[in-house]
Amino acid sequence: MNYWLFKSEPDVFGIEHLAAAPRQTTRWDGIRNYQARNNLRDGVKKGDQVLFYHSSCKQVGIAGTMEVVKAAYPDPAQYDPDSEYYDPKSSPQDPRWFCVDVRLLEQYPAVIPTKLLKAEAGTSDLAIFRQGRLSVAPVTAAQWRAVQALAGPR
DNA sequence: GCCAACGTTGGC
DNA sequence: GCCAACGTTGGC
Repeated sequence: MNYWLFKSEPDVFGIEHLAAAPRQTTRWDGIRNYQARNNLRDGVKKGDQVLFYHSSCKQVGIAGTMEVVKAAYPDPAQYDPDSEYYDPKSSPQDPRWFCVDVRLLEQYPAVIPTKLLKAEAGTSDLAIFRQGRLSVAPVTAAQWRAVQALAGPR
C-alpha cells in the first residue's frame, strides 16, 4: 500500500464536498500536469491512502484523508468539448489524462496548516514543498505517520 | 491581488 | 533540441 497527497482548491472542491457526496466518494479528475498524471496513472493503486490538501484558500494545509477505491482510468472530461478540462488532442484510442475514484476516510478536526507542516521535522520534506505544482505527490510511510500525529488525538 | 516559481509552448 | 516568452499556480 502506498501513500499520496492530492491537492484541490476547497472553493472548487474541498473536503466538505467529499463528505457530502454520495457514499462520500468522488471521481478525482481534472489532473492536467504530466508528472502528476504519471504518478496517478502508474503509481496510484486501489487501496492506497491519500492526504487531502487544501490549496489557494484561507486555511492552506491538510484537511483529512481518503482511500483510493478505483485505480486510474481515462478522465472522461478530456473528451467533453463543454468541459474546462477538454483536450482536443486526446482520443479514446490514446487517452492522455487519467482520474481515480476516492472515498473519504477522515476529515480532521482542524486543517493542519502548511506553516506547521514545514516547521515539523517529520513533514517538512513533503514532496509538495519542493515541487509546488505537483498536484499528485508521493508521501512516505514516515511522513504519513507524522501527519497523523499532527492531526492530534481523536 | 501581487508576485515568484515553474511548467508549457513555439520559433528557430 | 534549445531557450525565451508566456501562462498558471499557489503562498502570502
